[in-house]
Amino acid sequence: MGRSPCCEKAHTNKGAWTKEEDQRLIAYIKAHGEGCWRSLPKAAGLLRCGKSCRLRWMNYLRPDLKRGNFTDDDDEVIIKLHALLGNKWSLIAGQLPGRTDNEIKNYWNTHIKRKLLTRGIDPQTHRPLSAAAALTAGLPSPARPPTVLFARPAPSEDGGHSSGGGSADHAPRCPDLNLDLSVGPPCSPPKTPAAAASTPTSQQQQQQRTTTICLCYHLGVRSGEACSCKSPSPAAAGFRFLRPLEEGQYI
DNA sequence: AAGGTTAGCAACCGCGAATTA
DNA sequence: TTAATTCGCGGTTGCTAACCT
Repeated sequence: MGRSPCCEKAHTNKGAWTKEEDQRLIAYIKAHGEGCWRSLPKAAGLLRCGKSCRLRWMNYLRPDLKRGNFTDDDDEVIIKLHALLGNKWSLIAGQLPGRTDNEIKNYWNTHIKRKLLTRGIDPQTHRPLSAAAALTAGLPSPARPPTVLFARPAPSEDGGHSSGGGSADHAPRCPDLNLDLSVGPPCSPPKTPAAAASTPTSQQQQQQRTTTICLCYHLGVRSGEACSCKSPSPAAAGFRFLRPLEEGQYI
């Protein structure tokens, strides 16, 4: 099936947004709310394509965005989530209120990658760099043998993204790792259509009521992605259930 | 001071997923 | 059921300010 272009490229502006364009977009969304990005530019009097408007709003104009530097705690959360999820920037951003996926992606590429490399850790696999790799990267060998922080199967090892990686039959590479990444109170329950459509059985409801949720399910990870859960039902056996955080508890 | 290089960030592009008709 | 449409994501590019020589 073909794809129509997202917009009439001949009649759209490109490049940096002007203040006037920003104001128009903000005013329109304040008046009408988000959504229907395709028709928004015309309705708002903008010579931009809908994708561009959405991106500008999501990454720059949203009032709830937190501008400014990342803290060391933010860094560690990002590293942990990246170890678990890989390059799922939108999922990672979902755990950092006020941060956008684009911002985190940029921050990862410009800061955290380097930070991990200086620790002697491969930013993609979260495993120690070999001495040779460290040398070719132009980095000094670590003073002490690097510790594996958050190991995820390397793509070359499992043939790509996750098919069962992290399941019970894979012994943990770092047994001391306590990755409690449960989603805290600020986040709402799963809202993906698939999740919403899967009406839980009474047994499932009871299981969810009692104590446990699957982080990956909660984050909206579909089966076959980062989550090792193979079952179509989030409450079915095989999920890694994590205890929800206490009130006020934070990752 | 001028030119070159690097780092950081905003924005674009292409694709797949989800939704709609 | 299927094709068309829209949305959202991740990778990449390009601009610019800061830094270096």
